[in-house]
Formats: sequence, C-alpha cells, structure tokens
Amino acid sequence: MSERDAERSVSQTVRAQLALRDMILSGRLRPGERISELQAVDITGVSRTPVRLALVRLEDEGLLQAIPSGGFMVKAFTERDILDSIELRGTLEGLAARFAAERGVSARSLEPLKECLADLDQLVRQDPISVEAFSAYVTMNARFHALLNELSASAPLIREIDRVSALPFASPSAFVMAQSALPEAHQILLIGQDHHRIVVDAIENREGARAEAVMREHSRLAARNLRLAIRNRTHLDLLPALALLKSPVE
Amino acid sequence: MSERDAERSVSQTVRAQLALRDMILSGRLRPGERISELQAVDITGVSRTPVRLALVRLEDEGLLQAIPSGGFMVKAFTERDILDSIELRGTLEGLAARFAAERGVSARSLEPLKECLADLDQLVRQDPISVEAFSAYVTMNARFHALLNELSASAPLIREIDRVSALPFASPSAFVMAQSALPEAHQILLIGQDHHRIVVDAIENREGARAEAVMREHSRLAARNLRLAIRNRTHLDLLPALALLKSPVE
DNA sequence: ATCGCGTCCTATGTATACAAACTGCACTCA
DNA sequence: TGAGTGCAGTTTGTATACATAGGACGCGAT
Repeated sequence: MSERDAERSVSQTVRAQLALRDMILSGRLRPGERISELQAVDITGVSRTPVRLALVRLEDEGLLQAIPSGGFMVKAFTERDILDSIELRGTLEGLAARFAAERGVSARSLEPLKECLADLDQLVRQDPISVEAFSAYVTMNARFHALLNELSASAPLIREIDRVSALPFASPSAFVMAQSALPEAHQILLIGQDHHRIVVDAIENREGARAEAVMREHSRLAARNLRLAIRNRTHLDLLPALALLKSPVE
Repeated sequence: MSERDAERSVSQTVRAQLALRDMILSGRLRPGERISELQAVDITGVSRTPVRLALVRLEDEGLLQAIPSGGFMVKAFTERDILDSIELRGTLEGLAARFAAERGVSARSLEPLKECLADLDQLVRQDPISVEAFSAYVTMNARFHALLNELSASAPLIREIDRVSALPFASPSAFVMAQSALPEAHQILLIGQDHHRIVVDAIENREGARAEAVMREHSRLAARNLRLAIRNRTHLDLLPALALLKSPVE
C-alpha cells in the first residue's frame, strides 16, 4: 500500500502531529479538554519524545494552549476570535497586495496570477454551479491567494500569513465548501471573484492603497460566510473550524 | 546568589533557550552558521532533550531556521526583511488601535494608558534629555504599546503582535537606545510622543481609521531610526538586531 | 464536621542509550 | 583518470528509565 508507505516515510513526530491535529479538528478532542503526554502517547502510538515535540508544534500552531502547571489543553475559540482572525488575515493579505503593487511586479511574474484568475472565472461562470466546481474553486482560490502573497516578495510577511492561515477558520476558503448548497453561495463567489480581478488590476497599475483596500474588503466575505454557515446548520460537518468554538453550535 | 537561584528555578529548556538566544543576538553565533544539537549541548550544558525543545522554540521565534537535512542554522535577515518586519508590526498595531477605537473602551480602562502617556510626556520634556531618561523612555514606551494592544481585546491579534515583536528589530524601541547620543534622537522621541497622544485621542473619540493611520505612521519612526543607526555606526553594539543582518554593517 | 497535614500517585522534566540515516572519504574497477 | 560503491564517523530520531514536582485522597485532630 502506497499510503501506508507514505505514512512510514515521515517521522514519528510528524505523524503524531497529524494524528493529534485531526483529532482536534474533527472534534474528537473537545475545546478546553486537557490532553496529557501519556494520553497523546496512547492516541498516536509513538513514544513521549516525539509526542512532546508534536504538542509543542501544535501549541504554536495555535490549536493547543500550554497549561502553566504543565500539559496542554485544546484551545477554545470564541466567535469573536474567529472573526478577528479573519480580519487579521485580511489585513496581512492587504499589506501583501500593497507591497506587490508598490514594489512593482514584472509582467512575467504576474502571468501565473492572471492565469489563475482566468481559471477561477471559468469555474464561477457556471450557472447553476456544480459541487465539483465549488471544490475546484477552493483549490484554485487557495492558489490565487498564495501567488498573490508571494508577489509581496516579503519573507517575514509571508511567514506570518502562513501562520495565521494555518488556523482552520482563517484560511480563505474555509467556509465555501460548507455552503455549496446554499442559494447565497454562488453570489458570494461572484463577489469574491470581482475582488480578485480588482486586486490584480490594482497591482498591475501600481495602486498600492487600492490593492490593500480591496483585499481587506475581500476578507469580509469570509466573515459573511461564517455567519451564513452558523445560521444554516446543515453543513457543520464540513466545518472543522467550528469544532473549536467555545460553545459549540448545535 | 539570588541570580543563580533564579536561574536554577527555571527549567533547563528555558535556560537553554535563553543562552542560545543570547549567543545569537550577541553575534557569537553568526547568521547562516549551522548549529547542531551537540554543539548546543556543549554551549548550554543541558542534555539533548531540552536543547532540542529550545531549538524548536527558537525556530518558531524566527531566530533559527530548520535545515531540511536536519539541524538548524542561524537565520540571516536582509535589511529589507527588517524594514518589512517594522511595517508588519505597525500594521498589526494599527489594527489593534482600530479595534480599540471601534469597540469602545471604557474611561476606566483607558486610565492606565493615559497615565503612561503622561509619564512619557514627563520624560520627553527634558531638554537636553539625559541618557537615563532615554532608558526610562524605552521601558515606558514598551508599556504604552502593550497597554494599547490589550485595549483591542483581541486575543488572536495580541498573540500575533507578541510574536512579531519578539524579533529584536521589530520591537518598538529597538533602536532608540542605540542613538541616545545623536542630535536627531530627541526630535524623533518628540514626534513619537505626538503619535502617542493622537492615538489615545482617536481611541477616546472612537475614530478607528484615525487611530489605525497614526499607528502605522508611528512605526515608520522605527524605520527612520534604523536608517539613522546604520548611518551612524558608533553605537552598533547596542543593536543586537544588526547581528542578524546577512551582510553585517561594519 | 471541617480543616490541615502527610503520604502516595501520577504527570512532567531530564538524561541517556540505542537505532537509523546521511556525509564524506577512500578504494576499486572500468 | 574518473566514477561508483562501500565503509566509517557523525548527527539526528526515537525510546525509555529515572528524578521531581504537584495534586488528590485519606486520616487525624480540633
């Protein structure tokens, strides 16, 4: 089995980290729940040394919180925390867009971004839009954002964006899939695509402030999506982020 | 010796982390230099397990970089990286100020900030300003920024700000002390103090956009300070940040 | 009955032993 | 002579044993 081989090729530390993250995001470990090293050893089947490293890494990912007296607990987020994280990401991506615009990017380096934009256009144009297109959109959208951030050519900034986006609810498309069946969903995708077009145009024309503003606005779509997702409770299983909420939505 | 007692009360992990950080910031470990676990063991005198944890934490702090083949190297920063980090911090603190303004802070919670502002005023008013006052300013300034950030009441944002500020060159007063002897220094402090006053006023009057704008502008002082510091090479020993520069200033 | 103290137990901190992988070097074969 | 292979040394990855600290429970005394 190639899957199992692949699993074996990674270090125990990484394997433990993946297993624990999965447990947290799937809700099997509840927010606020304490998790001891020994528990983690039982869960993952690896020994304390790599488990401990995995726990530390998950702590700085933001999924765990160190308990002063020792050990870790699954971090619990309020709805406000999630909204703030979205705003935070928007602000950072806005800065990235401004850097890209102000520093000037060559026509050549803008090419992949434009191609990605065209691909997204293609997907969004469908009416009604298929679930497969939604799925493809999520992937392509992530690519668009990654390309955009790289255009900032700022290692410290990209590092922070990656960090913030690691939290499941702050990543750009976190809520898109969960509501692919909702009537409002396609509309939101269309608006998002408008933003994408505008930011590329602003960068091309070196309008830093405009590029920044539109990326900030863009992130508010995610907030809108979150509210939609909470209101329509049918697809919560697609929203690992909500497993982290302090008072779980039911 | 109380110092030694204090040292003993902290964990080996923390002690190793402190020792290694000091080595890096003081330039005894050069940017780009590889550092193996065993070297770190020799340096710190603690065993591999806590040393390894300390290395991981320093990587997360941004001072070290993991080498794909294993081990770590001291991260090297370009001048651009430093300027970007400053801008990044300014953007985050700007967001914090906006949150504080928009969400409304009670008169009571604004009190400590205002006291701090008054203390800073007192220090800055001196002319000529003493070196001791410079030193006190650095401490008080850090307190002012911390209070300000807390007023955002946003845990995710505060977390990110702390992270970014951990890099020695991104923290607010990183360059102030280094140039306390320069004629321009007092002037810069005065401008910074103007910013402080404006941001408090903006928050009090719930002007989010204004609060944000002035904090962004405020961070540009740090960039100005950095350029000054590089130009006047006399005080580089006070600038641990510059130890991390890819091509060291001489 | 409640408060306080002591003991035991469990969890974490630390050290070290062992295994496996990678690097560099030397030797051999084409 | 050059390239490839194998061996040795070093380094990281992993497991586990030991030390210690903190918490829980129970017992006794007031």
